[in-house]
Amino acid sequence: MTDPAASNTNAVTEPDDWYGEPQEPPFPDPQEWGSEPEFEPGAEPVHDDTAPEPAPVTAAPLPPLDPEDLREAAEAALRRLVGRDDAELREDQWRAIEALVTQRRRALVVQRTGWGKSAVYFVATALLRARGAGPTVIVSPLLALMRDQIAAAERAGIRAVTVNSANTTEWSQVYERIASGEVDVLLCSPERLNNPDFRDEVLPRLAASAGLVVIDEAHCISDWGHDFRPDYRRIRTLLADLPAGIPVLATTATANERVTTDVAEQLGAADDVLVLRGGLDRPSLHLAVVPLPDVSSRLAWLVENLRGYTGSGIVYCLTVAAAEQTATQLRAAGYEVASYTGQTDPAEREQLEADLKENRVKALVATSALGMGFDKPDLGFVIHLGAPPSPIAYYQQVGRAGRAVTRADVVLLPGEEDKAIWDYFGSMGFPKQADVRDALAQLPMLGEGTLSVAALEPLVDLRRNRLEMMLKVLDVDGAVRRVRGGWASTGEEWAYDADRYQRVEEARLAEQQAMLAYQRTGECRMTFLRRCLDDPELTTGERCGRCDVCGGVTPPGPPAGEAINAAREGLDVIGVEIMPRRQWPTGMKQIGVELSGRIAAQEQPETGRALARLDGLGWSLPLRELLSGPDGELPVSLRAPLTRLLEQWQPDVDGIVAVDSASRPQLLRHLTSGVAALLSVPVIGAVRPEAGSEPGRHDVNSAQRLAGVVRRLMTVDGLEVAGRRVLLVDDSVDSGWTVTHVSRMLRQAGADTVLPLVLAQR
DNA sequence: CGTACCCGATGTGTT
Repeated sequence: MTDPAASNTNAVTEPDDWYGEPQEPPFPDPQEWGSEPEFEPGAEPVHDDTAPEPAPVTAAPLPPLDPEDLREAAEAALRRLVGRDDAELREDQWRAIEALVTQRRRALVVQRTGWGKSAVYFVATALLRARGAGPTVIVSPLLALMRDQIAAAERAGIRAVTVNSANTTEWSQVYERIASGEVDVLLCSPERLNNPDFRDEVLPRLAASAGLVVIDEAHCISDWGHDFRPDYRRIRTLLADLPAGIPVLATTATANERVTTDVAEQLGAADDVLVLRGGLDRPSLHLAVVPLPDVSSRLAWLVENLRGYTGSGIVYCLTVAAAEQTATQLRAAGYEVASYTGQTDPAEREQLEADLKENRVKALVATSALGMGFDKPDLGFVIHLGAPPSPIAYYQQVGRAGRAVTRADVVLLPGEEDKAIWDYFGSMGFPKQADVRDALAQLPMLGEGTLSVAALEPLVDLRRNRLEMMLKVLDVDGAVRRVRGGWASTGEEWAYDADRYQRVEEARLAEQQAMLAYQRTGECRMTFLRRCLDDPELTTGERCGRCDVCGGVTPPGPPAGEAINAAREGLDVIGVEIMPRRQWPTGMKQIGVELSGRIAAQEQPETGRALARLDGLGWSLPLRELLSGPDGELPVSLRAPLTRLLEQWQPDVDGIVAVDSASRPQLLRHLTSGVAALLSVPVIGAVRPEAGSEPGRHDVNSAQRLAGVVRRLMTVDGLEVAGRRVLLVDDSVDSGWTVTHVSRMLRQAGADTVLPLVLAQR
């Protein structure tokens, strides 16, 4: 038996090396592997290159194996895979492969990135395929990961394919190749498992013949499976329906007990899952926490200190707006940085990742969008402006640093608004029982028709994304079913799983508390994190000797007052353009409003202005306070920026119309008269909601919002707007339908132009 | 105030 320590030193530790350009084709055709003597213990090697492709088989027993011979074969496969003669399997890699290939077991491998998790399933695939097993099915969370895996497999001579939304034109060809047995690996998303065609026509055959099923990045089951991507909970059914004896491997880099429990639940047979976990210490990481009083101080700190950190790194923010504004500020201070969020288009994301890898930028300022699949071995630092909601999320992000360098700095600058943001995200989680009942009532029964999401949307009080999420949750629960052309109800009684929701919620809150405790801890920070992650190699009383608590690093303290002022000025950006809506929502007729198609140009407002967005770093904070507090006059602090906005903008108007507010009449009156004075134009009047009408909801979709607006604001009668250029004043815009609808009425009443002005854009 | 995949409806531009 090889000494594990020795095998570790020999083992290649970074993915780039695993799949680095091979000198010669490292992976022969699987037929060839199958003919290697190791696979036929005691028998003469049968070498027959002309043998036909092994047809996919059901989970029939494969020929028996001698463990020693199998190990030889595995090592050989690894060497071909990595293209190096000296590569050796780590002990745990071998244990996992053996468990999969000979014992046909279910295994969970929790090991850091670069450890060689994919080598486990590629080598296992090679061995299984060589013995006539069907293809390996890999469930992967990201299209980008699938692309990378296919490229890696290709370099290694493994025939990997995918079926996803990015390659629709290739599907039929891919299906044919699977059927003819010439595919070694099929990659797909968990959502694909429920695509009607795939589920009904491809999956059953595939499941029956699969040689191995892999759940890559299995922590997604826990991270996303409960709400965001409920299809992750479908893996359980997939696995339960597999014929006995098909091995299953789940892999991830970060998992604590909660995650392993969730994964084990999906894997089934919880007792029998082989769990192989590596330690989490990363001797290069120097952890520190720097508490600072406000956004300006944190930005100033970053501006002052970023250049002091070696190499290139990542600055994580909690929101898209924060990432964008931080990047803007850093650029203004002379740094080469760019923002990277879920809103960044995929091609640009790819480019930015390359820029960071090549150190062409000092940092990417990112949301959690920069994560899985990104690997830069020499990432020099990770700085957080705002803490992620759990130690596991934090460790995942900081763990991207210092993989192949001796030192990397990790600094957390917590924000006072962090918890509010965590809670907001948390609150998005589960559908409300009443919303679910409403949606179910609208759906036709299975077999009696379908309703597309677009058609259902106007009929229910949910935004598009929430509606889609809810339908997917219900689908996994069995209450609705995705069919070709949309959705239908199964008629099955749907039970609100309050227990599960509560368990998840409690775990979420507990992890929030742990993240707050990390910030105050007097314990070694690495030890604290490792304990939160249930690190098997952690010994009691361990101290890393590198973090700020251990005294191994002293992070820079509060920035100079001048720098803080500069940052504050940088954040003092006012004026957001409000672009007019061009088109009415679809489906308005179904809810009794005769508006459809394009909005006539002569009824649209001009491009308007908001003082600021509500989700940013600068003015959004006082605006948020204003709009969530009691009614009152416009605070003094907001009058100066409003004055400046009007000076900059100089709207060409000769009268003001206010949208009267039921909830903030005083604010609206004060704001309107103030603006009138500043512009020296008269107040024409106000558009009033009908007496007794409900205030508008903010949590429903576009169609519902417009319907609500139309029902409430019935008339502009009595307003002398004919031939006038009107400034339309409201406290905030969200969907934009109020402004759009009132503008239409004003224009129909003869107004020449309508320019919206609001305090906040939500 | 974030994270993704997928698919159908509608819009835009090209053949």
